[in-house]
Formats: sequence, structure tokens, C-alpha cells
Amino acid sequence: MAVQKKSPTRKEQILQAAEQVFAQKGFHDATIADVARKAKVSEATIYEYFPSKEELLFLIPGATARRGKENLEHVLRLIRSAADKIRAFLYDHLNFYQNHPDYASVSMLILKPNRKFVETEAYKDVQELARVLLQVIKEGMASGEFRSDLDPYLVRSAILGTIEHLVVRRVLLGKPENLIALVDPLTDLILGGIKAPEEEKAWHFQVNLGAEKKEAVERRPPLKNRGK
Amino acid sequence: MAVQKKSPTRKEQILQAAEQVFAQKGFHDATIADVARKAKVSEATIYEYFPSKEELLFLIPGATARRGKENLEHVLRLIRSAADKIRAFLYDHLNFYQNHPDYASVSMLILKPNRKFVETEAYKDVQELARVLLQVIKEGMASGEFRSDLDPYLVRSAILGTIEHLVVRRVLLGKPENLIALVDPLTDLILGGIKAPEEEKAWHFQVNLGAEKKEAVERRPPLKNRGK
Amino acid sequence: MAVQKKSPTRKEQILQAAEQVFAQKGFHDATIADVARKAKVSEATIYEYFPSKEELLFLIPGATARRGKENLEHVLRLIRSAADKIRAFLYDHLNFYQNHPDYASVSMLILKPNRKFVETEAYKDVQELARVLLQVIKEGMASGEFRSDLDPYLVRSAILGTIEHLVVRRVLLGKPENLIALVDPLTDLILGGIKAPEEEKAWHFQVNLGAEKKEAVERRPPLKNRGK
Amino acid sequence: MAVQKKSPTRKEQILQAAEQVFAQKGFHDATIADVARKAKVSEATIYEYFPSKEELLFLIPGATARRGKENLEHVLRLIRSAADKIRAFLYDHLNFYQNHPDYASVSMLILKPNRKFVETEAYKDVQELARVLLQVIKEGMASGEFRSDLDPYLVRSAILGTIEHLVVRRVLLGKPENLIALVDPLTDLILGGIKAPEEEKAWHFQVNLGAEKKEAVERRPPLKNRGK
DNA sequence: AATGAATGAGGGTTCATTCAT
DNA sequence: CATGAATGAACCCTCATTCAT
Repeated sequence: MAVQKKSPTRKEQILQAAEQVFAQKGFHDATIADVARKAKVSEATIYEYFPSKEELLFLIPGATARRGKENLEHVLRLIRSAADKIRAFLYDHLNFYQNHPDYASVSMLILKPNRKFVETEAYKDVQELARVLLQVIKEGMASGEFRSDLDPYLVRSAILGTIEHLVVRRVLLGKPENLIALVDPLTDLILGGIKAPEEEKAWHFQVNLGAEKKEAVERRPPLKNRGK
Repeated sequence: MAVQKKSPTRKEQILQAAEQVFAQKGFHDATIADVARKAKVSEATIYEYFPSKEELLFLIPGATARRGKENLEHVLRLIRSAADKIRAFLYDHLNFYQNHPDYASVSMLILKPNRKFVETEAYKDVQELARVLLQVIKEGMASGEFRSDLDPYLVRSAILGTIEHLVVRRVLLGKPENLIALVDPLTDLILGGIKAPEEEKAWHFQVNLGAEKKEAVERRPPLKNRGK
Repeated sequence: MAVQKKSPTRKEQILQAAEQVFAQKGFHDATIADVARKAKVSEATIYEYFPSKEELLFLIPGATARRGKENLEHVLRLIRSAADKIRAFLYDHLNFYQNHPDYASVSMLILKPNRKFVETEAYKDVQELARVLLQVIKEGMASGEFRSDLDPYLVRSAILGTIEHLVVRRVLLGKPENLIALVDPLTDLILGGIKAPEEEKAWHFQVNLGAEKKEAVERRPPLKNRGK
Repeated sequence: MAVQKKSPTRKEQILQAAEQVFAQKGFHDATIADVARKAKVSEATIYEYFPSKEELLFLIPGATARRGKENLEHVLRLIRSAADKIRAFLYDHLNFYQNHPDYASVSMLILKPNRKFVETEAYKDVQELARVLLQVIKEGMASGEFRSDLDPYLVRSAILGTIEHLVVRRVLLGKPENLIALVDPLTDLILGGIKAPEEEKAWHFQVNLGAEKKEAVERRPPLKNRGK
């Protein structure tokens, strides 16, 4: 039976129930009966709105992803600095996943590793979000704010991968509890990398008149508000 | 993280079959009958060696992870520079996953998002590998090669997350085909971040004195073969 | 047994749709939704006119059978010879089924083998038609046109069974395409049986006296268009 | 799961149970659970031997039809007269159906009107039996025992149709209870048709010297074993 | 009169798992 | 050891039917 536009609340109601149930028990261990119970409808009603259990799963991101993209684009338009846009992206995502653990669970543990999902229409909505990030990176490179020798796709993979890893960790292990606290250090890391600034060596040279390497490190001004 | 070919015992035989079958069809869509067929044993025989389908799944990484760790530690002992160790870690992982797509599939798409897996003994073997990376990061920080203001756990998450993201992409979408080509750009990204070196102008002045920061940049391999 | 085209009322509309749908998909594989779609009404509307899917099925023959009987009786009244009445009966039925394949399908494949149908009111209308045939046979026997040692019920069974078999064959296998071409050979068969007239030799002698058995045989239309 | 050769009794056991259950409740109203209960196996076991409920149905005739054909051919070989072969065919079939009412029910009410069955391998076995009858008819025609102007296919249809009609009647209405009693009258009917022998008229002429038509009929040698 | 919306009831099918041999 | 044979336990999905509007 085809999916029809009916009372939007009904459909939403089922999607939300599905999100919760799938998040809690996993896709295969959750039954349609579970979803029906949570949504307070009959099992048959679910099939009035969704053609199959799997389609129900795939339709969970839909609206969320689309709204997420719009919202993100709105926010990014308010920011000029590419670095700050990266930070905003990180904040946006980590904040959202933190506040929507069920969505995080479904998205990261069920949909992302699902081979069929990537062939879905719904997947395209998710891709859109990643495209925004790519744009930010490319703009930063073009403006000279970011190094021009970057592979923007690789950068994007690194950023998304890091977010995913952190979110998955939180979903599975419960830590770190506060993802938002990672926004600044993570922004800093992405912008500056892990290597100690090479100019320090130059410093060394000057300071080296007696100072030890260790000293130079210590003398470095406390790293805060990097990138921001 | 390499796997050595032994004469496959009955148990190995089943594990390998399981790896292939689960990789191909996913855990739930694969049946014990599928595994038995591939392993050329009866279904009942599988239960002689493994207590359940799920346990069979969880025991797939075991030897591989342990051997991987040993091998990695051996290699790292041969390298002094923390940066090079990072690079070695990346190479080791990307190379292995590239050459063992079935293992990659099972590991990334099935085990990683599995809530029960983290409670498993087998999971600890996987964790060991991550611990090695953490060690490298901490050592780099201690030696001054890496910035000292890093959160080493965050750095590790970034590195592992990036690897995972790339491997999952390859498993699901088939690209980038060549992960190993990403080792250097990725090492570079992790070490140096994305921000254009602010000091570059200032440097010019000093460079004249003989310093060759510019050179370092130029030495970086030309950016090609970047996975899309 | 002809059906007259009236302006189809709502009820007729549904019955016709049901006939088509049931003929096409079979009773169990057809759904009320299918019928509703074909009838261009809602499913609920069907239940305004018919108490259940099964009742809807059973009510399909109703008018058709009644009209068929009236028409047949009218025609038979125009014929004196019992043999010709048999022929008329055959013609009437084979012609009707040929021109109403959906009715044939429903009648032969669904209703006839349905245990509950025989307990139905509607079944009686169908029986009426068979009663007409029985009457013809009995009359033929009484008039001396038919052998008097016949079991008229058995004869009727033979005639009806033959018709049914031919119609079912046509519905299921599509052949013979032209049932009407069988009317004469079939009439001939029923009347004369399959045995070669033993007396033929002897007859020749008597025939010469004026009897024209031979001729009758020759007048029979050439045997062609025989199904398969 | 493919059908495998296992203990033949198991398979037979299920087939017999299916025959009974389907005969009693009809195909759609019978459940696999019903069959399992009757066969005293689990539902799952049924699926070890048959791929689906429908296939189980279609495999019911199999052995019976094949054995039936062999047996029939054996019997026919013992008979020279084509007329007696027809009689033997009738006897064989009516006797079998009479003694196997469940098979009759499944065969006549479920399989015969099933559109998918005709596309089945199993259907071919059933066809074989009909081919034997066709052969008999053709031989009778060739030998001059039967009229040479017959359409043998039409004759076969008449014979089979009559048998089917009688068997269906018995299955549905319970009468006539004794099908075997119909063998002789039916043979007689098929051989001789229903028309009063024309020679009777000739006879009349001769006998007419005083005899009534009725008389002629009476003079005919007493037909015995008249059914009904 | 007509129907959109909802569901109760049920059934076929799948499979991981067991166990006697 | 190895396995053929059997099954218990579930679950997804369908659809005839109802009813408020």
C-alpha cells in the first residue's frame, strides 16, 4: 500500500515512536508491535503510513535532515570567518546529537552502517548536510584562511568522522557526556593540527642560548580561544 | 595489523566463512545455513565450535586484533618520531582494511555499531589497538613534538574517526578506492591542521636568514590521487 | 442466458467490477480494495450494498442466471424437436460463456467448486437452468425421440459436464477458442454416441428402402475448428 | 528451502495429511498448522519438505497420478475391445474417486480450477492420464469400432467432463452415492448416444403392424446394471 | 449515501538452535 | 566429531470489516 498524505500528526507520531524504539532495541530486535505500542496505534495502522518496517526506518531522518540543513545554512550565513563556520558546524552537530540521543542512535548505529540506506532517497537529504561542510572548507581555502594544499574531501571526512566517532562513543559508552565541551578543543585541533608550532623551533634558536626545549614549550602562551 | 595465513583449522574455517558471509549479507540477513555452506560444514557443526550465531560474530576479530596489535607495536618500536608513528598507524590501518574488505565490512558495519559487542571480551582486543595510538599521542606530547595543550583522547578520536569514516565510505560506496594514497595527506592534516600558517608573512622575514619553512611546505607531495 | 445492458446502478456497478476482478485474480487473491478500485467506489461503499466479500461473490450469478433461464425457456418454446432443443441448450450455453469469459471464470472456477455456494439461495437460480435441461431430456424420452432406457439425470450430467469441461478448458488454456463451432459435433455426439452403427452394413440393405441414415451423417458439417 | 529426498514416509505422511485437510476445509481455509497437526509434525517440518503451502498442494497428485496411469495402461492392455476400454477407463476413474473422496475433493475442487496448477510440472502427470483416453478413442476410430467422423478431442472432453461432473456432484452433494453403478449406463450412453435408434423406426415399420413404439423399446435387450 | 481512517485477527514463513545417532 | 532431522518461537504483513462523520 502506498504511502499517502494523511493526518501529519499520525505519521509523525509513528516516526517518533519508531525512532525511540529502534534507538532502544536496535532495528532487528525491535518489532512493529513495539513501535505500534509506543505510538499508540495498531500495527496495521503503521502499514497504512509506511510500506514496510525498513521503509519506516529509512524515513526517520527525512524532515530532521532537511530542517537541519536549512537551519545550518541560516546560521552559517551569519558568520564570515571560515574557521568560525567550522566551529559552528561542529557546534551544530554535536549539540544536536547530544540533545537527540535517539536520533543519534538510529542515525549512527542503524542507518549509517546500512547498505541499503545509501541507495535511498532519504540518504540524499543526509548528503546535503555534508555538502554544506564541503562548501565551507572550499571557501576557507579560496579565501586564504585555510591552507590551499588541502584535499577538501579528506578534510571533510576527517571532520565528519571525528563527529561520528564521538557521537557513537557517547551513544555506546555514555562518554563523554558533554559533547559541546569538545567544540572548542576540536575546532582548535582541526585548525591547528597536533604538531607543535614550528616557529617554536625558531624560538628555540633564539632562546636556545641556554633554554631547553622543554622550556620553550612551557613558555608558549597558554592556548586558549584558538581559532574560535 | 596483518593477518598470517595458517593452515585453517575447523574453527578458523568457520570464522573465515562467517566473515565473508556476514560481510556480504549483513549479520541478520546472513543465516547459519549460509555460513555452513560457505565453510562446507553442517550447521550443527558450527554449534560445536561456537555457542551461538552472535558469539560467532563477536569472535571474528579476536586473533586478527591481537596479531594486529603485536605487529603494530613491533613496527612502532622501529620508529622514533611521533609524527612518523602516527603516519605508521594510519598506514597500518588503512592498508589493512584496504586489503581485507570483508573484515572491514564486518568490523565497521556490524561490530562497531553493535551495543552488545562493547561488553564483549573480544572488544578488549580491539581497544588495545586504540590504546597504542593513545600512547603514541601522549609520547608525542611529552617529547614536545606535539602540542602540549592537546586532549589526547580527543586527538585519538579524531584519528580513529577519520579512519573509520574513510573505511566505511570505501566499504559502502567503493571510494576512494585507494586508501593508502591518503596516508600522507592525512598525516599532514593531522599534524598541521587546516589553518593557513599565520606566521608565513613574518617568516618570510626570518626565512631570509636561512630558515626554510617554505621548503617544508613544498616538500609535501603534490596533492593528487585524492579520493574524490 | 443472455445478459441485457441496463444503466448500471451502484449495485450492478459493484457486481460487474467484482466479476471482472474475481475472474482475473481469483476470489482469494482479489481484495475488496481491488473491487472498489475497479468499481470506482470506496471499500466501505461495497459494504453498504453487500454484507461480505463472500456474499458479493455469491450474488454475482443472480440476475444473469434468472434472465438466462427465462431466455432459454423462451427459445425452447419455439422449438419442437427434442434434439434441436438439446442443440439449442448447447448453443445457448457455449455461446454465452464464450461471450462472457469473466462470468465463465467466476462461475466455473470459483463458484462451482465452492462448498458454501451450494447452500446458497443464489445456487437455486443456477439449478433452475439445469432443471430445464432435465425437462428437455425427459420430454425427448417421452416422445420417443430419445431412448427410453436412459437415466435422464445421467444424461444431464453428461451434457452439463461436457459443457463445463469445455468452458473450463477455454478459460484456463484458451482453447478451443471457438466453442460455438463445437455445438453441432457435440449435439451429434450426444445424440448418436461414438459407436459405429453396427447395423450399417445391414442398414444399407434397408436404407435403400428409403431411409437415409447415411445422409444425415454426411450433412454433418465438416469437422474443423476443433480445439486442439 | 529446496525439497530434498528424506525419509519417504515423512513426506508421504505430510502429503496425506494435506490431502485430508485441504479436502475438508478447502485450501485457503486450511492452515499449515492444521496440516501439521494432522501429520503430527511441526509446521516447520512441513517447510523442510515443501517450499510453500501452494507447492504442497500441487504435489498432492504426483505419485497418485503416475501410479494411476501405469495401472490403467496395464489394465487396458488386457482388453481388446475399444468399447470395453472406455468402460474400463470409466470404471477405473469412478471407482478410484469413489474410494478416495479426499483426493477427489482436492483434485476436483481445488486443483482443477486453479490457474497456477496448469503451469505446474505435476499437471503434466495428470495430463498423461487424459492422453491414455485419447489414445483409446483414436484406436477405436481406427479400428472401425467407433465412428470415424468423431472429433476425438471432443469425445475425450465429453467423457472427462462427465466424470468430473459426477465426481464433483458426489463430493459436494453426496449423490449419487454409488458412482460405480453408473459405469454401465454411462458406457452405454457414450457408445450409443441418446437418440432412439433410427432403425427402430424401420423396425416400427415392420413391427408396426400392431406394435406401439413403446413396444419396440421394450423389445430391446434388457439393459442391466443400470446405475441409479 | 459515501467514505477515510483505523484495526483485529490471523497465517505463512523463517531460522537459530537442539539432539539422537 | 559430525550431522540429519526436527522444531519452538517469532514476526511481518495483509485484509476484510467497522464506524464516525
